[in-house]
Amino acid sequence: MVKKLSRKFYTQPTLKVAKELLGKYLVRKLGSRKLVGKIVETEAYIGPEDRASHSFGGKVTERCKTEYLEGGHIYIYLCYGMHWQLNITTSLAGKPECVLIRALGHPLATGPGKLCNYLKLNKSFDGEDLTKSKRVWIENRGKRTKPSTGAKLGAGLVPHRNKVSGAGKQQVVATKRIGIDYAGSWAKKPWRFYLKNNPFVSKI
DNA sequence: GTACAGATTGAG
DNA sequence: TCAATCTGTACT
Repeated sequence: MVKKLSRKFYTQPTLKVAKELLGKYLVRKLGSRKLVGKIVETEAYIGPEDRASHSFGGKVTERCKTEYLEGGHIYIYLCYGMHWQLNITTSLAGKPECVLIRALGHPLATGPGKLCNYLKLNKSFDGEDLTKSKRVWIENRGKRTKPSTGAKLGAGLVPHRNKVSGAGKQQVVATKRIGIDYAGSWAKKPWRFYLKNNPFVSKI
């Protein structure tokens, strides 16, 4: 069953969305072609309190202002002057929370920068509404990972130890985020999620 | 205005 | 291990 994800999905708590996006399909329409890739790796960035987030402390800059949009919008920005990073906003309007899409199940989309290059995503998609857009959206193709009933998210997880949850075919692993060692204790939060044993997940 | 670091990547 | 090179922040 193919079903486009609705506003209701995106406005759920960020950690939940980050986890449930795994196994969903990102669809990008390029002219008459349609590129589709399964999401296999994500990271959550939670608002004013997350030191690794651009909106840490409630800052609103020209770059990160779209992060404050209601769940279901695209927040895309340039990193290191050359790589675009695709984020999906979550939660309610005014709350700077989002999920970074780090990898798709495609050899040319195995990293946040490569993914955007492959799907031809750039600044023109900043603020795009995934529930209304005709050129990019996310689908549930009936093979979704089973919602976790075991490990609790957030504060309940112990840093430095990977937790595997989800009894479905595809297991979800939670571990610490990548490339944000400067963020102190926030760098250790197990807010990176990926599908266990998936070959397209970055190996770190 | 200048200096520097960053949610990265591919080449050497 | 490094450089590519845009954006935001902390200085002068």
